[in-house]
Amino acid sequence: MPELPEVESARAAIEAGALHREIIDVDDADTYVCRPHRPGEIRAALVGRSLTAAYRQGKSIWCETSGVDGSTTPGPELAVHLGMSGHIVVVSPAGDLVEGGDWMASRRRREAARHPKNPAWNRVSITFDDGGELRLFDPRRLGRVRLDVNREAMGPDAQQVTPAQFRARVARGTAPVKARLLDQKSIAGVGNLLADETLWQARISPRRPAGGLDDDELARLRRVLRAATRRAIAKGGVHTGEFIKHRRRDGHCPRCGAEVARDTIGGRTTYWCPQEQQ
DNA sequence: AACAATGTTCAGTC
DNA sequence: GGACTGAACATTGT
Repeated sequence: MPELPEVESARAAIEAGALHREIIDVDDADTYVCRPHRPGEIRAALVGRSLTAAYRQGKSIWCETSGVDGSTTPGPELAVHLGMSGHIVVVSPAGDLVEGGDWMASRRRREAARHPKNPAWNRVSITFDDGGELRLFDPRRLGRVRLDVNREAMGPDAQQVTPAQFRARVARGTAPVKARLLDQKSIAGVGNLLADETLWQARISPRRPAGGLDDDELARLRRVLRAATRRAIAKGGVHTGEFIKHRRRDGHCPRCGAEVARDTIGGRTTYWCPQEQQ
């Protein structure tokens, strides 16, 4: 999926192009993406309202909605998750497309001729009164759109987490530190690539038990995580990471040249430099 | 054809 | 009950 940086660009796209326009239709017919809602339920809840703000915590996006007909009582929140392959498409009234959260943007551009966008991959569409649209475009269909999601269990955003929170939530237990970073209940927003990039930059082995990190390593990990996240947002995605660009079978560490190691950690394919990451 | 994929969640096992 | 692991989910690309 899109990880925190891609999700932030999706949120920004919604904020820039989809707020304060009346919703006149919603296609919520995909019962898997819109689960547990019944077809028409999201539509009924949103028609006549507008989106008034777009927020993000970790990889989750939610929009506040207005009252109907000038009522000051707000409507339900519209929650969007991009899943493994989703991104946001905002269609302006003139028909221009603005996209956010597209982790394969560069690759798709390169292969656009061979892989045209399949309209069937527009899993949910919201139509505004000016003719514009907000869509969840998602080939692999693991994205989700639903109303009023409870965010209690989600950890603090990886960009906002304080040193005290980081220590309390990340530096505990015997699971590998990479698994802990991927756990959205511990901190929210880190995905498989950002985790590898961060651990490489911090020179910490993904296999280290999370609870075994010392104060020094913890401070380094948090600082590097926030910097890598900020950099990825600025550069257009986690795939721009220094280590990620070399992350593949038979790849080599861009710092020391050692062959990168590969294994499954925390349930995900993990690459690291066995020479430098202890 | 078999496997991996930038994610979440559920069913098991200690 | 908590912590942790692995499989399942839907679909595409290699």
